[in-house]
Amino acid sequence: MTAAAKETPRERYRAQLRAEIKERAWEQIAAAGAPGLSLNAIAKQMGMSGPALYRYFANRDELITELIRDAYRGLADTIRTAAASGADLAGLGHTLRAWALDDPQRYFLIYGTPVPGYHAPDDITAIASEIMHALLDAAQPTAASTPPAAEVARLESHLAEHRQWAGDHPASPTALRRALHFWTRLHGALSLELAGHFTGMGFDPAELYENELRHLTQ
Amino acid sequence: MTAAAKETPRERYRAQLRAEIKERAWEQIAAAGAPGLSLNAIAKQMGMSGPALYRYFANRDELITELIRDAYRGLADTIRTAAASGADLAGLGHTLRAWALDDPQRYFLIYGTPVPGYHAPDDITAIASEIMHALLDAAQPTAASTPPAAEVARLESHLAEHRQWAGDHPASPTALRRALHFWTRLHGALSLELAGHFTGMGFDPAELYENELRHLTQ
DNA sequence: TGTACATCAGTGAACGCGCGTTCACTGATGTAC
DNA sequence: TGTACATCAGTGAACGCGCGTTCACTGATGTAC
Repeated sequence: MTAAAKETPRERYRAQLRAEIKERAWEQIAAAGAPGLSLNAIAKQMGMSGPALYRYFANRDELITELIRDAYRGLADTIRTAAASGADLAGLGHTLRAWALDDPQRYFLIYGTPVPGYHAPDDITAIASEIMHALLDAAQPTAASTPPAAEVARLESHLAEHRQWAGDHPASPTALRRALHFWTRLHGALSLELAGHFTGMGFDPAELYENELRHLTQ
Repeated sequence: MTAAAKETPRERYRAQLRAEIKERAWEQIAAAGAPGLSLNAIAKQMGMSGPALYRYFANRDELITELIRDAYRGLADTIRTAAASGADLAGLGHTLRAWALDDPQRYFLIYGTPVPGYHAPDDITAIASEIMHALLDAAQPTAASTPPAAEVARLESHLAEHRQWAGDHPASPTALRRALHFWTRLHGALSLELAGHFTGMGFDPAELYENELRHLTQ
């Protein structure tokens, strides 16, 4: 608020236009996927000439990187807000699915087919690990959770030996394993659902997802 | 063999060139992803002019569809061959991972980010269900497998009621559930690994994958 | 075996398009005295 | 309050590029008698 008061009208206008450019970019991505994003098309849709956009973004790559950053930021905030409201792992699972269904192409911009040669800047990978930390918090074993079976213990000891991620996070190997399973399993069910691989099979993807959540939280 | 004897030299040559075009197409996809595939670039790489390719494929879309078909066909054959050699579910899991690692972009062409508006022709979805049937065969419960827990039974009853896929396959609800979990969980771990989301975390993706396989096969 | 014709692969020119991006310029908005 | 200057948004023309695709044509290969 105090920072906003310092904003000049020109800065406000700039920020608004940047936001509108991104808005149109998301619409294009939703309609044709990320590869179909075109600066000229965005400009035309906004009723201005193509070169005008270069006042707001250095080039196409910078715009896409910014969209990826926003997507990560949005997901991280959504997850953390849910966690702060007392959501458990299952709750976070529902939050994740709702966020993905809200804009599938946005989800795929993060977790979809990688573009060969593209490497996200460091601040984006930092947001990604923020998400992981939120999962780790929620994955801390509760009193009710059962101890891991013998076979599962193998992955846990592996994680205990090799983890150099989750930096200073005081997560137990059990929590690490649960967080990883949460991530990979839900992503598996979710991405196949969003890509339409379940259509025509006659079952409810939500049911499959619920089932995985039950497994995850015992 | 007898069919091959009927082939004229011209037909042989045609088939060879079609195959080489696809070969170069796969190289391009490996290098820049499917959106970067260009007929002209393929022609140039083969030392011929762009229009020449239209003797072999009606247009770009037909080539891509053909690649998708070949990818599905290849995976289905690989899975079925492994199953015919006596591989169990865990063996099929290893087969799947090896096939995906062999050419990640080929895997993503099938299971990656969907292109909005694209619908695969019927014969391709038929191959997809061939794969599912192979999984169902391998997912039949053995004597050693434990009965499903109470929570899991919910998905099974749901599948028993609503399944209109797997047509005439005599799979039990338990086998359906196992096959689905096989598919979604392994895809989850695999696609995140291939997309590089585990890099820098310091654990071995193969270990995570093995762990999921152990869960799947009890 | 030789000639006449049909088939087919591949070429080069061309079309129209949309892309990202640069540049010199106009006109409006804000700032300093 | 009024004038002089600086800042900045946006335009239109232009560049070079690569794309998919068509078309008329040449030349080689196969087929029929």
